Amino acid sequence: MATPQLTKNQTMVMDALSHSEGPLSAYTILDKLRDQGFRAPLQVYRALDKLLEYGLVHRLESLNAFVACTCPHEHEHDHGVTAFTICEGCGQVTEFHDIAIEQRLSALTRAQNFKTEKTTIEIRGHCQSCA
Amino acid sequence: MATPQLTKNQTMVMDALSHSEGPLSAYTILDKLRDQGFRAPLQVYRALDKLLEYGLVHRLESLNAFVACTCPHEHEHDHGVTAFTICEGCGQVTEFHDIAIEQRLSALTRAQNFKTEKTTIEIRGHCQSCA
DNA sequence: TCGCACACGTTATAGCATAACGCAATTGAT
DNA sequence: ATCAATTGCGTTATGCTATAACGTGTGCGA
Repeated sequence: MATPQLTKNQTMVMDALSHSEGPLSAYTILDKLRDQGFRAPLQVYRALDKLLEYGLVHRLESLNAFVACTCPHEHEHDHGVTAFTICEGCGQVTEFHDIAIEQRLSALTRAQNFKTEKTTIEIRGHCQSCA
Repeated sequence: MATPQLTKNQTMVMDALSHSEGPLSAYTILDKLRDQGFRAPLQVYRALDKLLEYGLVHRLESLNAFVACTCPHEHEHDHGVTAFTICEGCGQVTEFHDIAIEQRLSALTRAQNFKTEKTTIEIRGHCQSCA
């Protein structure tokens, strides 16, 4: 899917995530954007929904939080499964992709005739610095 | 970890999950157990915390819900990563384990010197019947 | 110009999870 | 036996996450 021009709200949410060191919850984003006119959670959630749809943002299910995608171009072609390591110490999130895992999961789901729509892989632990 | 004798509350929560067709949210469990004396969310969450610790229950991060483990004995030795397929149609959840994925993830995290504590793999989609 | 799609704004509400307090039962070392 | 520590329990209150429902405005093609 081609990424359309972002609206004003979408741009502000995207910028907040891009400039953040780590993942942000929707309400944290809201707080960051209050100065710029945001008043209600839905303004954030609606923007996030679109950014997720465009593949510019990922949702971290185990944190109820969101991060900017580190390689949005690759997603224009919607390649593959995205996985994350999440450090419990410093909060750092690293996105990665692995074709072997993707193929293995694909084989396993095909074996049970399961039609995959979205795959979540999140690894919680401690990064090198925080070990 | 050896599983200790469950307390009364833990047993009731475990039974609710075991007898359920699919995953249950904490508040759904609470509602099911009101007749048996449950009054507050914490009663459920505290029981769930222990059941998770004992490996008798899994948390589905993408649903904010819980399921009984389908193979609790294997977990007594704390083998491996648990993965799930989750059908958006009928709600059916299938737990599975795959050593190849586990090894691949292990290699990838070791490469970034990341110390894994918990791995979440959840595949949303449609099962054979609901495709 | 009419109708439609879409983004937006607001209020209210629903759903998920934990903080903080105190009490009761158990255990186990002295 | 007794005291201290641990663990589970019950309750109230609160906080965080997410969506429902309604209406407004704008752009654009039939």
